[in-house]
Amino acid sequence: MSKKVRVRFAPSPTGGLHLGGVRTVLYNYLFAKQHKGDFVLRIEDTDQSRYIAGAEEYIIDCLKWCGLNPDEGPHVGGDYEPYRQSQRKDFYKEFAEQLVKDGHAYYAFDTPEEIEAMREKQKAEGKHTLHYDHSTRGSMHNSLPLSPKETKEIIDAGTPYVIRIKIHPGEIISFEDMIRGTVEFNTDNVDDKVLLKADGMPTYHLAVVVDDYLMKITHAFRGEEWLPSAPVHILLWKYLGWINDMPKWAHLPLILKPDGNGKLSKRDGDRLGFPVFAMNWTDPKTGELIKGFKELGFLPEAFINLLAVLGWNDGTEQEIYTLDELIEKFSIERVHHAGAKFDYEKAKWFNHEWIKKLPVASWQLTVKNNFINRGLLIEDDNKFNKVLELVKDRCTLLTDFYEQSVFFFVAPEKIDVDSIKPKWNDNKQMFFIELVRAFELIQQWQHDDLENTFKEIAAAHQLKPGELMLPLRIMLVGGKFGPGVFDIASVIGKEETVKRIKYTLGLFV
RNA sequence: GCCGCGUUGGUCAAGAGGUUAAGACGCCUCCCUUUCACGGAGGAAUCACGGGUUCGAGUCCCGUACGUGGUACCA
Repeated sequence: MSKKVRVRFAPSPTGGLHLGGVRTVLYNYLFAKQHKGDFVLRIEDTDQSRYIAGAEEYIIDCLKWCGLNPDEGPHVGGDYEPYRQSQRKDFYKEFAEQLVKDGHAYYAFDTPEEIEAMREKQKAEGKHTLHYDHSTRGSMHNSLPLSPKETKEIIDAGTPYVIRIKIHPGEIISFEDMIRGTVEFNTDNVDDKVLLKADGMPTYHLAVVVDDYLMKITHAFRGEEWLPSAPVHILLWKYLGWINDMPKWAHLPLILKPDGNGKLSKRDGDRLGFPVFAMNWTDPKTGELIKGFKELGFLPEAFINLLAVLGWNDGTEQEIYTLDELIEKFSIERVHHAGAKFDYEKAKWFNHEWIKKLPVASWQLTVKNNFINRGLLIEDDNKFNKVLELVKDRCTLLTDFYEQSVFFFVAPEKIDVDSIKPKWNDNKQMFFIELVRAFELIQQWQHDDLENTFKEIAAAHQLKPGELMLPLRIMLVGGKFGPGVFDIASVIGKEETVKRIKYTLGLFV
């Protein structure tokens, strides 16, 4: 009987939830759900200097919007509380002390200045590694050469200290990554990482191991930027005596900038005009607002979909997936090894596909609120839905609906008369005057009747409907866009149609 | 610098020794459409380089180049 699958997303609440972060959540979530396991949210807030108010709530809101809700977490509780590392301080200290006792870690009393001096010295000697490691720890200020009694005296005297892991050189640490296969590291290149900071808080390295163990995590998926510190974590699992319970690892490829090179950052979004965060994030310190996919008009279904296939595919030609399909088909082994450049054009294509795929009712409210925010109140839901249905083919973002359909509710402010003037003549003028008269008499204000009336009068004036259609369109919508003219006329109604034609006609005299 | 990871069209990518090297986005052309889209049909465009192994290599091995990540009392 294998253990129940348990995965975790462990963000540091420092503000904003990045695309890559959401993808990590998604892969965790898909894997957990596929295996009928648990998805836990753990807040890695061990760096007090980076505390950002509201960041934790923001992350939870983002997950909620995406529909990737954790089974356990600080907001919902669970069997392994607490889920904030700042509240689990005592656990870490206990295990760090244990490691010291077992000879796998030691106290270090060096000040930052002393460490900096050591690095400078190494640099001056032309050494390549600027590490606190087996080659340098002998000359540093730590408990290694001291007796337990001496050490205790220093600590009791109030000397600030950290606890460092003691890495033995010359060992090969290897492990199986679910995506990359066997990965090897030589401990010659790994330094004596700090496990417990001077303020008593653990570093990520200690905390992640302790919590993954205590929370019975079976599979740990994280960004590729963690790969180099994997040997430290593995050693910790070993030294703590838990190696048989170590989760299986998977290091996810990074999401890169679309142009140039490097990891995608929030700055790139500003620079290139696309969102990087899931939802709007306002930095409480600077007041700076970073735009989110949600507010820019993305559907969560599309956001999830595009993230899922950025670095993963099921080997078929399918590209559009519902969350349930993803849960069924996702496989961590098929995740690409290389980083992927983010392509905003394709992201928008996904959104467009989802707008067309989903029933209007599922996003109608979002668009409605969007209209309200722009000062357009919607009273007639029936008409509103009809309009959305009519224009959805030409909207890639939810925010596009406004421009594509305001004219259904308010007469256009500007009429593009320049597009009709050059070919305007008295005959056309006469045609429209008569059209207005005929429209006013129509009993059944319906698409087909309007079109027939239009064509009959055109024929009577020996005009081709084609040369009349564009002027009519411009009179109704203001420009050269929008759905079929008679669809528009039938929705806005007789009174409004007649009014708009008359208005434009008035511009010619 | 050192260590790790990676490298198929502009982008996302399929491909697990023998294929005309899929597909999608974007771009271009045409059709449909009496606007713009949607839809449909085409098109241009790719295995980083050099050595091996093999009858045969995008696929396996080794180098090189390039990219990327790490190298903190940040995660």
